[in-house]
Parts: sequence; structure tokens; C-alpha cells
Amino acid sequence: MVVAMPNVNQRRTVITCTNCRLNRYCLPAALNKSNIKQLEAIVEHNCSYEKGDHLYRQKANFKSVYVVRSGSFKSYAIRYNGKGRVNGFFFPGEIIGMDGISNRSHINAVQALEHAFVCEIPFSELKSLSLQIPELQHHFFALMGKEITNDQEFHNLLSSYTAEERTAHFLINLSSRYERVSLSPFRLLLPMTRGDIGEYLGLSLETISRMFGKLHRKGLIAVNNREIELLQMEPLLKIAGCATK
Amino acid sequence: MVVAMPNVNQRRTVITCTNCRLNRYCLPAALNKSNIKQLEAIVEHNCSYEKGDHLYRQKANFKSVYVVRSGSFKSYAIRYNGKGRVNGFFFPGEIIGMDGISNRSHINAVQALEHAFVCEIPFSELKSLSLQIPELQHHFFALMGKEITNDQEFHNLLSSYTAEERTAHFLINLSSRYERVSLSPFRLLLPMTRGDIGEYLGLSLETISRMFGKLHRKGLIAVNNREIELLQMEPLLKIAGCATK
DNA sequence: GGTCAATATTGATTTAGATCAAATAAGATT
DNA sequence: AATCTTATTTGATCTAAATCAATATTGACC
Repeated sequence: MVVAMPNVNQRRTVITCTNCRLNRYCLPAALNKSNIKQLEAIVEHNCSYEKGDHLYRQKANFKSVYVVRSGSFKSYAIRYNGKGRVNGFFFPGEIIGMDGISNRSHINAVQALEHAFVCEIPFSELKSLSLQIPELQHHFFALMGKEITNDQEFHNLLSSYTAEERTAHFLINLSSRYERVSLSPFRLLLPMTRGDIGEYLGLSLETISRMFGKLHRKGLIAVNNREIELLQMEPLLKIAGCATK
Repeated sequence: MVVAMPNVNQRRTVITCTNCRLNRYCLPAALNKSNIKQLEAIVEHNCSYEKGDHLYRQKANFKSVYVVRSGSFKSYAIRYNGKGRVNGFFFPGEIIGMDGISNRSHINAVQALEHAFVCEIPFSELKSLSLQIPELQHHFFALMGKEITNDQEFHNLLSSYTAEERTAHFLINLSSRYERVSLSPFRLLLPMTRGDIGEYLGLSLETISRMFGKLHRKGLIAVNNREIELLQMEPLLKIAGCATK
């Protein structure tokens, strides 16, 4: 089994926000020490999931948001007409569950792509705490805002990018998310299948395979099954439609 | 000039949230009378825009969110590579500006499609007020959550729907948004061009025209330039991938 | 190690929708 | 009303990516 995302908190010590390796990317990032203690009190740390396990299913009641501590997840939705599938991937430090806030029920299902740990944060308690800690409210607004801008940029990608551009963008995006949590941004271990990527990017799995081949032939990446090495960032960034500083 | 969205508050009386026709769809929906007064105090009512005017441009500083009072808007983003365009339409009672929350700068530009009025709500004041009024905080979280689920459903549409399905979905979606503010859900006056719709749905403007023609030939809609009449909702809903109750 | 199922690659063919190209039609401007 | 510009429709052609099909690889499990 490919385990792309190392489990980062294997130590015997009790895991808390204060000692979590990811706390500067997560909700505590916005808080002072005493506020972090308050946050810690409402968080359920270290819930474990095996590959294939569901964090929640479509239409499940919304109760909490979750932060990935290690491992990775995909979210997907199937409409009654059978259309639509994977619409998101989640890596350490990223928040899962905002798809349930407006309706009190989740529109997506979320499934572990490999063995994973998450922290669970009951949303009603998070809201109460946000009333007391303005920085927390501010930060959570910012996180939701980030989700909105990401989704809108993705709208852009799906409505105007070619298969090659989408594929390059996907790799560049993964690279920066890996880098954020101190994983190599150049050697990507993909926890998802070509099929998952295809559904996510609105392409067939064969096209994903072909585009990896094309980028490989251009000398921009090396492909070894689930391991993708990014060899030339500048041209990749260009194809991906990202400004190269 | 087509004026699809009637201006609903033409009276001479001073416009406030309390007397606004849209208050049950807008932020006041969640508040009691005394809280509405507090909200009113921070809102700049009745800012006027002519067709083509920009509410804000790409990369503009984020200061406020806006609620459409009358008329309509489109949002669009152009990446440095020239890709991407229209990514949203906004009608009375809908909120504009969440694309600036995470970054303190807007990723989209927003332009009036016809003569329009908006209310401006400074975001920092809205946040302060949300700390005092839990219902307001809750409601704004819900509004942002709604934006997220809408965007995700759109991801689904762009990655797996055919041209006909997208077009039907667009009409059905418009219909329900018109109905919400007491406009006819069956006779849609479109304030945007076929080109705008095409960019939004990831299709060419010719395809939009052809799909309108196709739905017309099936007897499901009548097309008269910018006026679209929805004649048979059930089959339209089915094509659009919406469950028909 | 051997079998099986899931995943990935590669090639051949098809097709939905893009693009190119006129011709109309509607609105704006004079 | 006459002109000009901008939108819209419709047709012919092209193409990017889907689909179909076969093979190869990998990992899971006995």
C-alpha cells in the first residue's frame, strides 16, 4: 500500500494543539497560548481512519469540522442521476467538512485514501468560542473565504483549461500543499488513483495517464506509478497558468 | 436596454433594512428588531451603479461585502495567461464580495449588467457586530457555507455534465433564484449575453445558442432573444440533474 | 510464490463541442 | 429613419478528449 502522507505524531505523548507539529497551519495559528488551551478543550484529537473508511457520508448530519493530522482524504458527491464524483483532496493541516455548514448536512462524502488521523472540532462549540475570541472568528472566516476563492479558481480551470494545463495545475497545486507541511514539493507521492484525478479534473483516467506521459516526454516530470517527480518547475508553472515570479 | 431586474424600492422613503422588501432573504433574516437596528447603522444603503460600472476590480482591496438590492451583476476573473472569465451572476438579495475575505483583496472583478442598486456592508464592522450578535455570526457562517456548497456543486456540473445538461441546469437555477425574490420563475429575462453564459458554463456562445434551440425544439422552453420561457419544468429538471420531488 | 483484482498504459476510433464563417437581428447613436 | 455596433443564430468543418479495447503492471491475499 502506498502511504504518501507520513504520520507525523507517532510519539507516545498525548497529542494536543500546543504540541502538534501542524499548529502553525491550523486553527491555533491565529491564537495566543491561553486561547489555544481553550480551543484544545473542545477538540477531539487523533481520530484514526483506515484506507477506504468514511469520515462521513453524503447527507450525513453536520456536527463537526475536521483537520487532517496525517494521511489524506478525498471528497466526492454523486447526484441522483449518477453524475459527478471526486471534488476534493485533503492533506495534513487542511480542513474538511465545510460542505455541511449551510445545510446542517454534508453534500459530499469523505473517504480516507490511506491510513489517516484527524482532529474533530464540534462546530457549535467552535462558534461559541469564536464569539469569545475575535481572532478565532476572524481566522475561521478567512479559512472559509479561502475555500471560496479556491473553488472559484477551480471554476476557472474547469471552464477554460486544456487537459495538459489542468494536469500541470494539479501537480503544481499539490506541490505547494506538500511543501506547506514540509513534504518534498518536488517528489510527490500520490495517494489517489488516475481515476480519482480524472474525476476531479473533469477528464478521463486515460487522459490523465496520457498527460503525465506528455509532460514526461517534455522532460518536465518523471513518472513512476504513484510517484511523480517535478523536474522543471518554471515551464510547469507556465503551463499551469501560474505567474512565475 | 433590457432591464431584467426591476428596481424594487423606488419610493421616496429613506431605505433601511427594516423597510427593505428583501430583508427576509438578506442578513436581517436572522435578527430581531433591535439587532436589525444595529445592523442598519453599519450598512450603506442604496449605492447606485449603471450598466457596465464596476462594483470592484480584480485585486482591489477588500473592504466590504455587498447585497444586491435591484438589478444584476456578473463576476469575472482573468488570469495572467488570459484564461478564464465569468464565474458568477448576482441577483437581488444575493451577496457579493466573499472572494476578498481570505486575502484582503478581491480575486474577481464585479460589473453591473444593468442599472442596479446595492447595499454596502463594511466587513470589519460586520465582524465586530457578529461578536455581539451570535445569530448574525451564525447566519454569516451559513451564507459562506452556502457559497461553498454552491461552488462545489458547480465543480460537479463542469466536470461531468453535457452542454444540454449545463444549459438546463443554468435555467433551472436562475428560475429558483428569480422565484426567491418574487419574480416569475417561468418567464426569465436574462440580463447577460450568450457569451457570458458560455464563459460561465465552460461552453462557447454558439453552443449556448444551439442548446437553447435544442430545448426549444423539444418544446421545453420558448426563446425570444433575452426572454426565455420555461414551458415544461419536469423534463427540464430531469435534464438539469435535479431531483423532481 | 502464485493467483486475483485493481490500476495504469497505450493504441484505434468516435464524438461532443469548438472554431471558423456568414447571415440576421437587435440596440445604440446620429 | 439611417447607420453602426453588438448580439444572436445557423451551417460547415475541425479537433481535443472521450470511449472502446487490449495489454501490462502493481498490490493484495491465499
